[in-house]
Amino acid sequence: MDAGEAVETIQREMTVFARRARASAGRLHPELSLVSYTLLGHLEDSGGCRATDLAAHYALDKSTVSRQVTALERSGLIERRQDRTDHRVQVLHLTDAGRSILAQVTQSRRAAFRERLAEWPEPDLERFAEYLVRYNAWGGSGTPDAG
Amino acid sequence: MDAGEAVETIQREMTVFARRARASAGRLHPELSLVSYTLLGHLEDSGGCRATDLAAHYALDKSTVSRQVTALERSGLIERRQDRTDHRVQVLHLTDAGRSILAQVTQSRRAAFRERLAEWPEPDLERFAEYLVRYNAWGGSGTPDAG
DNA sequence: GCGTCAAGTTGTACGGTGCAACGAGGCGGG
DNA sequence: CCCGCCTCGTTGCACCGTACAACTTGACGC
Repeated sequence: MDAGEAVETIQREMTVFARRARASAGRLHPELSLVSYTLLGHLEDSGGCRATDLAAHYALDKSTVSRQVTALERSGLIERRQDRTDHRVQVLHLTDAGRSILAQVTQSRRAAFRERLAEWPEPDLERFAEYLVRYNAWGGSGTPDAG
Repeated sequence: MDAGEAVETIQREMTVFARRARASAGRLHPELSLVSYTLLGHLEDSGGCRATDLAAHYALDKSTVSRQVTALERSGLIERRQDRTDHRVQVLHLTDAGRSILAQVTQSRRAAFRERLAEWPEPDLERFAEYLVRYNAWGGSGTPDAG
C-alpha cells in the first residue's frame, strides 16, 4: 500500500464508519441519542459552558443546540444558571441525574468497544488511539471530516 | 497509555468523529448527501445490486432504501433493471450521470482528506488505514460502532 | 392451488438540522 | 442619555433520514 492508497482507504473507511455510526446511533441507548451524549460529555469535560460554546464546538446551529438543551433540561439531566452580570447568558451544568446517566451510557459504550477491540494487540490499540486523536485534532471545528 | 486508556480514547475519538461527520455531512456536497454517496459507491463497487442488499449492508430499513433509491432514480443517477427470472427483483445500476457525479464527489472528498493527512508520515498513514479496515471489518452489520 | 416467504412501496410519525425572524439584554458613540 | 448595533438565545417553518407497520406483488414448495 502506498501513501495514495492509504489516503483512499482512510477516506473510505471513515465514511463507512460515519455512515454506520449514524444508522446505529440510538439503538444501544434509546434513552440518550448520540447528540445528547456528546453534549453531556462536553458539559462534563468543560465543567459547564454556554449553549453558544456547544454550537461552536460541534459546528451546530444555535437553534439546534437550543432545542437539545431544552430537551435535556426537561429530562432533568442539565440545569441552566443565569449569569449574574450578563442576563443574556445561561451557563449549563450537569445535574446529578445527568452525571449518572452519562456514566451509565459511557460504561455500556465502553463495554461494546472493549468487546470489539478485544483481539487487538496492545501496541496496535495505542497507535490506533493516537492516530484518531491526531486526525480529530486537525484544524478544530469546521473541517471536512467525512462530510 | 495502557490498553484500557487506549480503548477509552478510541471510543471517544470515534464518537467525536461520528458526531462531526454527521454535522458536516452535506455541506461540502449539497448535491449528494452522505447517504446517497455511500449508496452510489456501493453500487459502483458491487457493479449493481438489489435494494435489499443495500439495506442489509448498511443496516437500514428497506423502506429507507426504497425512498433513497426512488430519489436517486428521479435524479437520474441510477436505473432499475427488472430481473428476467424473478419479477420481484430490481437490480440497481449507476447511470453515466451517476458515475460522473460519484467521481466528482469522490475527487473533492479525496482532496479534503489529502489536505488533512498531508503532514502524516507514510508508515503512519498505512497503519491508520489498516486499523480502520480491521475495525470496520468486525462482525459485519448490526454492530455497535459509535452508537 | 394454497400457505408461506421475499422484495419493495406507502402511510405515518419522529428526531435532528438549518435558516430566518424575532426578543431580550449589553455596549459604545453621539 | 439614548440610539444603533452587537450577542445570546428562542421559535416558526421546512426538510431529510429514519423506523415501523401494513400492504402488494411475485416466487416457491407441498
